[in-house]
Parts: sequence; structure tokens; C-alpha cells
Amino acid sequence: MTCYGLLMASQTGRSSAAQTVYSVTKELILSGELAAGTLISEGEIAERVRVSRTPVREAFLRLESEELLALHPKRGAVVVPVPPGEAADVLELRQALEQSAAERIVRDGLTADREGRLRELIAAQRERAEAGDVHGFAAADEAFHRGIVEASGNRLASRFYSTLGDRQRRMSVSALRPRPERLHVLADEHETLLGHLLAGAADTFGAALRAHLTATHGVPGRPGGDH
Amino acid sequence: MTCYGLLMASQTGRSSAAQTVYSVTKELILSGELAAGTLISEGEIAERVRVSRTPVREAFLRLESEELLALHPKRGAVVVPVPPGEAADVLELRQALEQSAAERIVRDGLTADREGRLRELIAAQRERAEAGDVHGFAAADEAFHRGIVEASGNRLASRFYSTLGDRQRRMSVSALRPRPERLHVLADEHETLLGHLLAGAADTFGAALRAHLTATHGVPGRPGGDH
DNA sequence: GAGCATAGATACAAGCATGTATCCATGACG
DNA sequence: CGTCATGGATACATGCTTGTATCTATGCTC
Repeated sequence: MTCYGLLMASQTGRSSAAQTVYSVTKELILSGELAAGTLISEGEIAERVRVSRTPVREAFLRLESEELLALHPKRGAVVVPVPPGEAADVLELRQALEQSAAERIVRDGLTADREGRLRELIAAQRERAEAGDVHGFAAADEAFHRGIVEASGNRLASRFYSTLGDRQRRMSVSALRPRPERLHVLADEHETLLGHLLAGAADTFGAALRAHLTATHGVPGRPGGDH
Repeated sequence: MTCYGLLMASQTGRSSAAQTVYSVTKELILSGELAAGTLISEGEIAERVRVSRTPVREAFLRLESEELLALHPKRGAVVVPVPPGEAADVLELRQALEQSAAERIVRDGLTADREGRLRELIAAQRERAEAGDVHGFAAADEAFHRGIVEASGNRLASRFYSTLGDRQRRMSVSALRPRPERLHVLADEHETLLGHLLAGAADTFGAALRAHLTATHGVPGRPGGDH
């Protein structure tokens, strides 16, 4: 019975109705509230958020382009299940993108403010760890890694990395292990990573990153696990 | 006066009108027929391809999500210019993705049919080179590199790699140097790359790939050049 | 089990309301 | 008298609503 209304819709994303529907629906999918395989129709959502079918349709199209929804012509839209092996795919690409970003940063240098921002994120992680706020920590963790990619200045990489974050969040329902005693270790590792970056050791960074990622989110290499 | 009609619209992508408009418009942008900065409106395109504004709107939304169009509310849609430094960004990500794909292939092995397909593509390149068909060669070249990523089995990587190909194609108006005598060399290099893959030498592959890419499409590392 | 009627859902079209930029006339100022 | 700023009307473009045709799947009849 999926209580998806919440009807915060009207204030979620400001401005356009289509944007609102998009944000709301995406959140429902990523959070898992709309289970994979669920069949939804434009009219259904339209009625729920009190808009016509058109903005819903626009939102659905965007979600389809992100491969979160599969639109079956004249039949309806189904929430696509997380494909088997996606966890490994995401992890692999995160590794690849961050490594690549690191190489560019080592080559071009890191501006002081960008370095400062990364340090702030690590500090925020320590705070959250202290407070036992696993969810908040996860957000700061994600922001740190994304920050590295953004610091490289490769806009395409940043954009793509964000979608990886979305997809990972969708799986993280169970993937993120909330072991509070590990959080400080993670922050330490982040600090180490930053150190490698500043030292210009791109390959050392890569190795440390690989260890860091596989330790944090399982999936050392075996595809089995989900589904 | 951009002769964009061509009006082959009605037969381009079968099925939906929206798909048709999308394909046609995207092609116009990627081919450069619609110059960057051009302001177009839904109604304008709708009239030209003889459909209502609705499918045009859907196409525009997709193109916006690919950052090929920028939609200005109540004003119109403008073809976004290629951002400065994009050439380097694309190249860097191609390198990163292929390298990552290579590592997985080395780890998991390459099935016989996938290897066969890559060899076919190299053979096709030699044919085109023989015929002096630079355009055909470029297509086979692109297919070969994409084939490596696809052979790794990482679907997210494949999808993203395709968008890189699109964006590169948009720049390749001048970037691809049609020096026919180089084509055979390129095919040789592809063969070498495949050899490294089969030999399980992922890092050698990476180094060779880097040399191959930078030699083919300039931009050794300096950001200057465009704009 | 095959064929048909029906219900549901989209794909597209047309229309309405709203917001933005442009153009032209008018008036102030030098 | 010529030039420039100002204000309103107008053309244009979108955002959304609503309606129609078409297609798919389902359940019933035989």
C-alpha cells in the first residue's frame, strides 16, 4: 500500500510541476519505497500529486533516460529492478573515475579552496561519527568522493559520477553496513587518500582507493550476492 | 537558413513521433548542422516535421538531459556550445573507461565470440583504409573501442561510453585528421591493443591506449586549443 | 482452447493561461 | 528640432490541461 503520497510534492522541487513529479518519483524509487517491478501508470501518479498527466509523463521520460523506469508503450511503466552485478559495476566505475580524477589533480594541482572543502568534508565525517549518525556520515562520505571527482574539473565525469551515486544509494538499503566503530577508520582512510593526492602519488592513491572501496562496500570481485 | 528539413523525418526512426523528432534533432546537433548557440522553438520544429508540439517537447527534454540543448523557459531552446576543455574531458574518460574495462577483461577473460567480433572490426578497418574511406574507418574505429568496453560486460560503462562517442562526434568536425596513410597504423595499434588484452597485460594495454588516443586525437595534455 | 468484447493506458493533438522580449509611440531633455 | 528614455501593446514561446485515437492485455463465451 506504499504510502507514497506524503504530498510534500507541492513544495519539494520549487517551480515546475514536472520537476516536482520527477523529484518525488525518483526519491520513491531510490529509497526503495517503490519496489522494483512495480507497475505504475501516469494517471495514477498524476492523480496522487494533483497534476495532469503531462508533467508526469515528462518526469517518466527523464526517469526512463536514467534507466530507473522502463516505459512499455501503451501498457505502463515498471520500476526496473537493479540488474544483477550492478553493485560491482558501480564500484568499478567509481574506482575508475576517481583514479582518473586523481591523475588529473596530480598533474594540474589542487587549488587551496578545493583542498579546504575536502578537509571540511572529512571534519564533518568525524563529527557524524562522533554523534553516531550513520546516515549523515554516509552523505558526507559520498560528498567527499564526489568532491574529488569535481576537484578534477572534468564536468562530464562529475555528472556521471552523480548518477553512480544515485544507483548506489538505491542498493545501499542493505549494502552500507552501519558499524559505527568503522566510521572513524573510514575518515582516516579519506585523510590518507587526500594525503596521497597532495603528495602527487596517483598510483598509491589508486591502490588505497581500491582497498578503501572494497572494504567499505563488499563485493570484492564475486558477482553473486544480489538477486 | 539551415536546410534542416530533409523531411526524411517520417522514415528515420520508426515508431513514435517523439523518437523521430529526437533522432532527427540530435543528428542535426551532432553533425553541426544546427550550430551552437542557435535558438530553436518547439513550434518551429513541430511545423517542420509536421507533428504537434507534444512529441517535439519530449524530444527537447531528452536532449536537454543529455546537455545538448538548454531549455530557457518561455524563451526557447538553444543548442549548447561545446564547453571549453570538453575534448580533453572526453578523451580522459575514454581512457579511464577502457582501461577499467581492460582490467575486468583480463580478470574475467574474453569469450571467443567477443574476441571474434573485435577482430572483425579490425578487419573492417583495414578494408576501409584500403578503400580510403575515412568516414567508414572512423565508424569502425569507434565501434572497436566501444566493443572493448562492451566486452567487459559493465552495462553502465557501455551506456556512458556511448554518450562520450556522441559528444566526441560533435567535435570531430575538425578533430579527426583524415590522413589516409595513418589509417593502417591505427588498425595495427588496435591489433596491438587486442594482443595486450589477450596476453593479460592490463597495464601495458593502458599505456598503449593512452599513446594511441593522444596520437589520434590531439590534445596531449594541454588544455588550451579551443575557444 | 480459440476468438471476441471490454477496460485500461498511452501517444499525440489542440487549446488555454502565463511569462518574456520586442517594437513603436509618446514625452522629456539638450 | 533631434535624440533618448519610457511605457504599453503585441508577438511569441512555454507549461499545463484536456480530449481523442490506438494499442495491449484480460476475461468471458462458446
